This record gives sequence, C-alpha cells and structure tokens, in this order.
Amino acid sequence: VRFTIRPLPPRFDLKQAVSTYGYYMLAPTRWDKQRLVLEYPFRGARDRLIPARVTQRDDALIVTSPSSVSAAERGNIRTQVRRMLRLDEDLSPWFAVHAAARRQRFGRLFRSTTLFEDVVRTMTGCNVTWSSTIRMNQLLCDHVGGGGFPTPQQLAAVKPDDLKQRCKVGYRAERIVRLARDVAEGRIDIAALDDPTRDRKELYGAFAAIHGVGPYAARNLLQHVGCYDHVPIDSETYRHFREVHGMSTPKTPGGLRKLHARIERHYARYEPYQFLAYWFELWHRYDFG
DNA sequence: GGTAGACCTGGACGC
DNA sequence: GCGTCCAGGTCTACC
Repeated sequence: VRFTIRPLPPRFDLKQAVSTYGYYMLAPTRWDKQRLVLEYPFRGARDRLIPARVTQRDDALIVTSPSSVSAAERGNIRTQVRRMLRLDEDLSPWFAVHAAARRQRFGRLFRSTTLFEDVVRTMTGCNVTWSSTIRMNQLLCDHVGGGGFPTPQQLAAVKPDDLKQRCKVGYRAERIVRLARDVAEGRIDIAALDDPTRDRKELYGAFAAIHGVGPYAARNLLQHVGCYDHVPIDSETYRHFREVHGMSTPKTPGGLRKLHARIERHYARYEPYQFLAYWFELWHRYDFG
C-alpha cells in the first residue's frame, strides 16, 4: 500500500522535523538517517499495528506499508504522521523572531503519535540517563505493546509490579499504570488536552495534576502540545547554562530560584517561543558541539 | 510554603 | 570487584 500526505508546510524538511528532538530515538520509532526513512508501527482499526515507512518527495510525504490499509486507517495514519511531525503548526511567527532558526528551518520538533505516548515517554525520561530512557521504551514496546507503543488499554491491564519487573521502569510503574487506567476508564480526557488554543494555566494545571508529572514534566508537555512559552528547567538546563553561559549552579533552593528567574529572563525576548529558542541553543550544541 | 528523604535503575567513577 | 553517586524529577511527610 502506498499513499501520500500533503500539503506540507512551506520549505518542510523531513530530516529536520525528525532529528531535532530525541524522541525519534525511542522505540518503536526508527529513523534511517542515511536514507532519510522514518519507520513506525502505526495504530489502525481496533488498535491493530500497521508497520509503515515515511519518506519525503518534494512537497509530499510518501507512506508505504506491507499491510493492507483501509481508507479509514489511511486517515488514522495521516493524523498520526501530522502530529509526529507537527505538520499543522504555523511557525512563521517563530521564524520572524529568530533568524538563525529560520535559516536552518528549525522549530518543527519531533513528538509522538499521541499525547498519551508523549506523557509516558516524558515519565520515562525523568531522573534517568538517556540510555535508560531508550531501554525502558524498548521494553514497553516489546513486552506490553506487542511491538508498537502500548495503548492506554494495554498498559491499564498490566500490574505495576509486573511492569516494573518486565520493563525496568522502577518507581514509574505505578505512575504509568495509574495514568493508563485513568485514560482508559475515562477519568482523564487526554485528547482534549492536546490543544494549544486552550488556556496555558489550565493546561499546565491539568498536566501537573497527573500523578508523576511535576513542574519539569508539565512544562515539557506544554511544548509537546505546541505551547512554547515556558522552558522545562532540569539538570540539563543547569549544565547548559554552566558550560555555555558561564552561570554556576547554586546548591541552595533560593539560589536555584534566582537561576530559574535568570533563565526565564534570558529567553524572554523570544516570547511566546522561549522553549524553541532554548532548544535551538541546546540542540545546536548536541549536533555540532 | 518550604524542605528533606525516598524512590527504580544502570552507568560512571574512585578506590 | 565493590561502594557511592547521580542522571533531562516527583511525591510525601513534616515543619
């Protein structure tokens, strides 16, 4: 099966849209950086897995799959691809305030096919090294998702102790299963939160109300839904400001609060795109530093 | 409202 | 080889 996705944003570049946020390294996503092929097992009817490859040809994306794909499932895959690559975000105001980002077409940061997946991935990224995050996501797909990223229903059916043991997610197991059950049983309407036009404070409050989501994770989730006016400050931010901006990391809570305020001021001129300005600095260092 | 301690896991580091 | 620390934090009990 082969079909196209268009229109694409002006000057869209698949490589840039995939490789500027680390979630492309997490299972079940696979990115062939030599051939510029994105592979992902998408969810089709009744959550069945549809392995597919996405490539770019001029002004369209080409999706190919060895599976049969119904017309409705093509729609599902289009929706998932458009979310992953943020095809529907208008970044022209961001490019207007950041010339270097405009030149490099930087700003369409890779994310997951669903917000649920982004929340779980964010939880697996907290308080661990990146290699552990990669491992947790691989084990979640292998042992719970049947090769794809686990659905809320699949995770809701797992006992936290089993998840801890099989997927090595540690204390995150109880939090992940609780979230999955809240979503699967309708207590959290996760799709309704995937809306950048909603009030920022309301969104932040809804994310922070999820057990296991604190200030860092809530801010990170804001950028995942397209709200860029906050910087998720973590130990990586501290390191960046030590190494690039020469600011030492204080040890006291009061000192840290002052540093946070300085970081906020540093990016204030890019409002409401502070996160993109921060990530541009950080990712540029990852890529070329 | 602010703070200390616990929390899974695995890699890095010093000895 | 072993112990300790800590990594792209968060929660809870306690003051």
